[in-house]
Amino acid sequence: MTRYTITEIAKLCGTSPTTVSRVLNNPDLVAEPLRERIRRKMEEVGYKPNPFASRLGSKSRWGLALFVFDILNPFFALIVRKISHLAMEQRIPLTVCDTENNEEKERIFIDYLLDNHIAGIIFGEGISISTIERAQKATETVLIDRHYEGGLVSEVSSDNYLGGCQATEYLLQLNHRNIAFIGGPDGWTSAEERFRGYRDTLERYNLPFRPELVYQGDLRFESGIDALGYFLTLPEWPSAIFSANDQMAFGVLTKAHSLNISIPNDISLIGFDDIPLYSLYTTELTAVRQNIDALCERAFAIMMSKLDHEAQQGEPLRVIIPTKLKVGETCGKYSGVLRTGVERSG
Amino acid sequence: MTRYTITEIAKLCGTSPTTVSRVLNNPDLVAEPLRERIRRKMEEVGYKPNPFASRLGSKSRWGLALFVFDILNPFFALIVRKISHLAMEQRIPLTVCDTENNEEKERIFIDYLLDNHIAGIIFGEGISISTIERAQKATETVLIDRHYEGGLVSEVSSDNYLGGCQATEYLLQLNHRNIAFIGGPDGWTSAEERFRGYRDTLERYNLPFRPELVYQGDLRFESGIDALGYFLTLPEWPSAIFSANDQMAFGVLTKAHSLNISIPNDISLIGFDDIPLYSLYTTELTAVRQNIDALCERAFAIMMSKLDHEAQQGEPLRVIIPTKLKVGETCGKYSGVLRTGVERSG
DNA sequence: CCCTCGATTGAAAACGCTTTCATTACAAGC
DNA sequence: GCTTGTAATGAAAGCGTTTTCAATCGAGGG
Repeated sequence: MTRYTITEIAKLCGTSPTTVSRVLNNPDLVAEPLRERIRRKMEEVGYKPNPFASRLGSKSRWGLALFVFDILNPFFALIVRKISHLAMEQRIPLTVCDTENNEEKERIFIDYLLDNHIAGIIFGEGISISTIERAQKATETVLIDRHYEGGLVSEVSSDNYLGGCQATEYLLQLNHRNIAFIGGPDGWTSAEERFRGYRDTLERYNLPFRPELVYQGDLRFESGIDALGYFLTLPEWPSAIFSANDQMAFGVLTKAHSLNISIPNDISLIGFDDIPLYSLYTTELTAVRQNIDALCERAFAIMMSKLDHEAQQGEPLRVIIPTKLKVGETCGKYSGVLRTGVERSG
Repeated sequence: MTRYTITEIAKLCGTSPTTVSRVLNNPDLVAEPLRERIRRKMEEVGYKPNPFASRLGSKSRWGLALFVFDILNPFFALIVRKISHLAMEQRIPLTVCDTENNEEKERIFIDYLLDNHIAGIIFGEGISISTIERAQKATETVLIDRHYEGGLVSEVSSDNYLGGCQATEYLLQLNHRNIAFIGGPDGWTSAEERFRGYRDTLERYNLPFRPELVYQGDLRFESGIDALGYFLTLPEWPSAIFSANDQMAFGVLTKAHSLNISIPNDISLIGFDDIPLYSLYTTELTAVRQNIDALCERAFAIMMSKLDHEAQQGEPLRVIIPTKLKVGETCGKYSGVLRTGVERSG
């Protein structure tokens, strides 16, 4: 049960531990025949290096962490899934930190990680700036789908502004003029960008921006339910709703269903993310698609290159991944007839 | 930026590294005044032990892993959340392994973990027996909510059989006699137990078990949709449906909604798990509640005690956590009028 | 007063690897 | 032929802990 050590391998091959170590870390420095002999022997006896000893010797940092604020949110669950597989492919241990939107938990995680020589941290949306700043000082840092103004942190984001434009433009082309928006919490840059796309597009089409058509949600399912509730109190219902994420759109869909409001006949609905899960819903959501895999892959690649040449800091990178509209079944052409609260109750 | 070492602390306190190490690991062996002096100094300079050196010295294993087969499933997401917090409280790194129901991925994860001296692995449902067996030989192992016959592995499960009985009995008390069941995949012991509870309860009430009322699902949302589709093809519709988990129940609910079938007026529905997420749905699901927190806490506690006295193997433990019926809005008293396919199309 | 024993403390040897510094051998350059 | 350079290998010194083995010091027992 005790494992072979580098020294034993060396003895078996009639060489020195140094050389065996080199086969592991700098194979080029060892001449072909010896190298192969050592490799075969390691294979034969099932040698595995002791990771603790390696790290102690090299004094290098180790492992990655991923922060998300809500692992129950499928968007983040998909990120966790993807990043954890990327890490595993590189044999890098990954610590998943689900902060539950709680600064105290963030602190516990980050303290632990920094104490333990973590090599790098990837942050999703919804983590407090103070946590990111602490991390930034002590270790390599990459942000996914969020912008941190003034930070020296590399970022990989979807083109949220473009996505906002795409969604709004699509609805406009379907003749909608009364387009409502369900936004995210303050400080969520990704949702803010989507909102900017929405507003700028209205402006480009010379349509007034009407603040009463904007509902500030928190990106959770219930927000969608509440948002629709709010919109239905307006004297004139919106004919279309653009939700800053799928979860809230899903809430709208559900609530509409229970109120017997037809989507898309009465109200058109467009989401953001295009979580595969939600296309399972009996009505397939129309949504702006984020390329989550690409997002994760780029972020991970940036992290890896940072870890490789730790010395050269270089400029922080900003990578933008384009979004794409996925047409589902929840948007229809605006018929010209607006259902209103008054009309309905009459 | 370089961190203090045990030796420097020793020098500052005029003592030896050995003593400092003892303060960390066996404080009782150090006399009060010295101990406090060392502690204060460590606090003062912000000393943190180097985890790699500790492990190398002690030769102990390190870290835990958690296997789940689908992190998008909220039941497992909740387990991940809970276990990761428990681990963090103990300052134990946790590797989350989302296998996506894929044996190849299981293999990659487990190879990596065993190579890296993982101290223990917690398995959720849906991981192949061969993987569990490999783990069992090499490291401490605990199973959550699943049974492995003949394994020497400790298990913590909900009382799935009891839950199956509770759900069925509840429906029977509401006068339902035509109760359908949506099950899980073969080999999922938790779902099988729920099914046993269902069947035995029918028997106890002297009701015939009718195989055509059982649909084998895969625990995902779509399965619920498909199951309802199937039940509606029966000459006589079931008046109630018991689903082996919430996700499928949710699928039934959704599908029923879109077909304009009222739940609970036309068909009663009961789920299993009681995922908080789903109580957000506009109709609150009636469901058997699993105490996920307790499940995780017990499993984690067992793991910790195994790690503590590694020597004494002892009998593998079997802990059963009771389930409880949570009454929502999706079950009604059976009225005596059965809607049928014929009746409806007529 | 001597001996034994428990309570404290330290010195030094692991732990298994990486890294630094030598050493050897041989080919190329003059 | 002698120097210089380079490729290949090894010896030995860490890396920051834990662990083992001693050593010291009093207190209690006889």
